[in-house]
Amino acid sequence: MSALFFKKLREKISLTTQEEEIIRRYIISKKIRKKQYLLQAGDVCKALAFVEQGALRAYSVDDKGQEHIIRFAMEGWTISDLDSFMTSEPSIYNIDALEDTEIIFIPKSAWEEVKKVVPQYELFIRLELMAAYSDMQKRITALISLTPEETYTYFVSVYPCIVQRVPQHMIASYLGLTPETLSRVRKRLFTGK
Amino acid sequence: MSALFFKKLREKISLTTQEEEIIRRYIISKKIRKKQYLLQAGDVCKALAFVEQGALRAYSVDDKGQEHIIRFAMEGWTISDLDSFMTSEPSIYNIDALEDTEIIFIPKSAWEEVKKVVPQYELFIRLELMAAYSDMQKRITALISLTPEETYTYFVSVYPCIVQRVPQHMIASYLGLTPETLSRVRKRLFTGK
DNA sequence: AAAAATTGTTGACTATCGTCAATACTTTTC
DNA sequence: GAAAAGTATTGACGATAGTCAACAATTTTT
Repeated sequence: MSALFFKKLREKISLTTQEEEIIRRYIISKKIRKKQYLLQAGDVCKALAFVEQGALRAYSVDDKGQEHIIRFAMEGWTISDLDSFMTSEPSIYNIDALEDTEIIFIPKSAWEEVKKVVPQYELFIRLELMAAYSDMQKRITALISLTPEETYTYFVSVYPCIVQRVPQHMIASYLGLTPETLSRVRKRLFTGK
Repeated sequence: MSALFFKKLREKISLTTQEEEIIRRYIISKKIRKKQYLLQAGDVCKALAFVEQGALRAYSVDDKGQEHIIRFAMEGWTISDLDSFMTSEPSIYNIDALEDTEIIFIPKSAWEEVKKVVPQYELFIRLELMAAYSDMQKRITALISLTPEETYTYFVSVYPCIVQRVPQHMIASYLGLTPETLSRVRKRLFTGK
């Protein structure tokens, strides 16, 4: 149910069995079927969703109705719209499931309670955020400085698991390329130019 | 000296005068002349630098010696390489001053001491991180979904202060464009295509 | 099992961005 | 104050990514 979440918690902060039990009380688990929304543009994001099992994507839709994938999230990752989460303004992003998925979260409304008992929870979130921030910075570096070939090669080397589980045109979207261009990039990479 | 830093602190968390005094003891202030490095590729990043006055940029250098600007930081912003900061591995980024600059920081080694007295300091960092994360997510959205015209227009609307203080070719680098292309983009925007 | 939707590839063509080079102008440095 | 460095613009040209369209293969739906 929430084994992976606690594994990750224990990796980053030390927890007594008692503290763990208390956290367990506040946890909410949710199953999301493939193609169902976890968050829709217009909703307010009220939690940081930890992926216990499955895969999700966050994306925006532009004027022309085109989808642009901002982020994937697989087992052990966290996904949400922090902007909406912080401001309680409606989100401009959609999050939906790419596979049948199970997520875990502690509702924002329970954070204060949890932190009262486990002050380290704040540290945990900060550490997760720092790691996510670093990853995103690397992605920006790739986007502004690499060729499509290099960007894709980098992506494959860092996220081989995603390449295997997600349709190619979604990876193209994530990399800021058209599906056709990514198809040609791959051809060039595999046939050796 | 550190007025802006405390103003920002007080905006996000409540502080007694006593707590403020204690934090003041751990603060280090540093002046960096224009063109001087705050961090060089190869160094380990040991602090989150808060910009009290001035302007900095973080950038990477690719195989061809080309610079790519990852991030600007003006008054009230924080800049660092979180990857290196967390792992204590040598950084791959450079940070240098675009103007004579004054920064404030609490060395990583003093964090535990500070948090002992002001537990809220952890919350402060988390809030700053969330905001920075949101901004970066918007930037990625722009990079993968907008045309150069739109990306630049967005940049000008969000960071008018940067446009006025930073050379145009650096903004081009930040947006993933060549200086020539940005020059033409601007021409098209102002002369109406 | 058939129909529909999704996915990935390829070709022809076009629009756009990067490269190289020349120039003008401004700011910094000595 | 002269020389050097840094900055922005423009033109010509070539490379490359996007667009539109057709098609095959696979998966999902009914």
